[in-house]
Amino acid sequence: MVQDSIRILQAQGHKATKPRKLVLEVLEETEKPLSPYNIQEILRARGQYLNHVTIYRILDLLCHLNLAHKMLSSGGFVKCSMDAVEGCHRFMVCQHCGAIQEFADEGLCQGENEFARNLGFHTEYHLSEFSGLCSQCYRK
Amino acid sequence: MVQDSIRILQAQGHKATKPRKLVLEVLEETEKPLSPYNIQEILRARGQYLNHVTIYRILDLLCHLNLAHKMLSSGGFVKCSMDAVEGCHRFMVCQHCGAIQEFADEGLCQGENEFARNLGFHTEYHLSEFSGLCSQCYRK
DNA sequence: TAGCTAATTGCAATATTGTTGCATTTATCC
DNA sequence: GGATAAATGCAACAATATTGCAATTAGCTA
Repeated sequence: MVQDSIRILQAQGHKATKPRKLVLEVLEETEKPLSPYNIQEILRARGQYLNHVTIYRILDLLCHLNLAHKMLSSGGFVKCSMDAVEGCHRFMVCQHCGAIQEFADEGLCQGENEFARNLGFHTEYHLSEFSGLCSQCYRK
Repeated sequence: MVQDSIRILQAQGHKATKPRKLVLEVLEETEKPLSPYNIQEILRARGQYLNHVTIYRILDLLCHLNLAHKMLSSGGFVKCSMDAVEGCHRFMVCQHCGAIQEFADEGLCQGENEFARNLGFHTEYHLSEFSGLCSQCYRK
């Protein structure tokens, strides 16, 4: 919910501005990775205007607060689901419909971190992206 | 080895040109993610000149042939090590020295793919990046 | 080894994406 | 409602990426 994000925003001393609400709404509704200019266009189509600089700054903030996430493969932004394992982000991206799905699994994370540790690597955070077909697109 | 990559290149019907050798050499020597313009600069410092368009195209080709890989976090390119598990790339990036290390583990891949499958996702390929400290930098 | 040809590169122009400093506006506190 | 710090918009610019076309080159053949 946009309201949840706004509340977190305010709890950290940030203002609940109209541009921030607009960006959060777009991210929430779309559920696909969006570039800053994508977001600008979507809003423009709705008769809303935000300067691209503003959008960049809002996305920076949201990522900092872990309310949004920058996808590695596409560079687009998505709204975070709230249940991620600390220091680990895992996404599935459907090549067909473009939908993304975030998921978290403590076991997978531990397995991977342990593997790295055995190679002498001290893991700070960890990103993982699957590309393929979601259940709906696979059936077709 | 650059020679190995060149051989693969030719086996697929591509020419072993001077620009391609130069880019491969830089990637091999540097062992850190490099942007196209990074590569251009390094070459320039050696008195070699390549147009940036050429470098973009060479990197495209190398990635297609799985001889190079575009890092997710930085967008920079690295030379692939040859032992990656099919459809799965896994890297460790040291936050301190910037070095990257590719590694492969059949077991990890299977675990992750199975996890995705249980969620109804049909995985085509899979990318994973660890960020942290390599063994040498961690000791300090 | 020279000549041929398709592949590759360089160039110029342009498009897209991202950043900075500063004036103006706005959310929040009183 | 007014004060004030935060946030936004604007303009200018920097960096990164793409396209079409002319010039060059690697690798083949004679």
